[in-house]
Amino acid sequence: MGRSPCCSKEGLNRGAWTAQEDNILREYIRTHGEGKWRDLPRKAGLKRCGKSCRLRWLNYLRPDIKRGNISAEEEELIIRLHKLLGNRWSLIAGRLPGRTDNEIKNYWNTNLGKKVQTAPTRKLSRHSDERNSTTAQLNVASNVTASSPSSSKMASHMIIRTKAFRFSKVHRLTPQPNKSEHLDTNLGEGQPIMEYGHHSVRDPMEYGAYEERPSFTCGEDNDHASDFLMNMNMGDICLSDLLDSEFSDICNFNYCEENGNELSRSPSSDGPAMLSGQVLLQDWTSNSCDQANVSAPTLQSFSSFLHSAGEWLGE
DNA sequence: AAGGTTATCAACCGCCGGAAG
DNA sequence: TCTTCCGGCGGTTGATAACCT
Repeated sequence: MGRSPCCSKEGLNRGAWTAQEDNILREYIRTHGEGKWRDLPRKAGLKRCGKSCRLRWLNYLRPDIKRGNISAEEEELIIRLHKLLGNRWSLIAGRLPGRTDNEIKNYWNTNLGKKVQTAPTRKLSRHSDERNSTTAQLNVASNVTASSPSSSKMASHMIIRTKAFRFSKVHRLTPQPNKSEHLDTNLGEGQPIMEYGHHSVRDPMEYGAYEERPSFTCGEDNDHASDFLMNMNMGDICLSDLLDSEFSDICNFNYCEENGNELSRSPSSDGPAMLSGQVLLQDWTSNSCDQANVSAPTLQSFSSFLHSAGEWLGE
């Protein structure tokens, strides 16, 4: 048998929280800490479901929460992140210090989604002067399934999903002796193979298939390459498409230094060009984003990355 | 001023992966 | 090994505020 149920919903309060309930919850968490949501209502004397308590705490009572007044910078980040990640509100929120997924989701639904749809060629920043209407195709990504045979821009053959995938497992790979070996040789036996872009991969709908592709080199250190994209959760935009695209033609940025170590080589060197972007993606996605420790420079570099990522998308 | 419409957002719902038992 | 539950997520709803006619 499993555990006992979290709570019976009978006799529980529903709807808006009162100030008194907020105080009780806040005080309880202050003394006992977060977690154990199932037992929390009973122990704290709240007539609420544990799930409701968790939601209330995470979205409104946490001390580091910022509310309202989303800045233009934050707005731009949200737009760019949404373009890359789709409706992965928790991931997006994780990159906006003090913001919650619920707030960002609401903000998107009430403001940005409309803006983006009604202004398909809207310039997102001072960097976006040369963006073209491809942006519009991506901006409505979350509810459309699109696949175009056109290939000059990667955005044109991106798979856009209606339903988000979750992908939380970390796959570590043993570095392959031959870096340039064709991907087929790394696929598991019995896996369906399909041509996808210029690589053969397992069903591209399985992000895991992509995660396990060990073909990316990383200067002297293949371990970094094999770790890429942990927890990426790329959903609405199929990352495998993103990375299978003509990235090397579009992207021309370097992200070589972190903690004094070279993590990647520039696209012009003899290794695969997409690595630098992947390492960076890994960096900011697998990082658990300690909200309190996100500095302005972090946001800046992240914003800068998003700009580059936007360029991949053919903006 | 009154009634209708639209916008906002807090809270709920249902699903999923992983852990507990 | 199987069943059940927890924690977390994204989607949706509903109350109410703001705006319009």
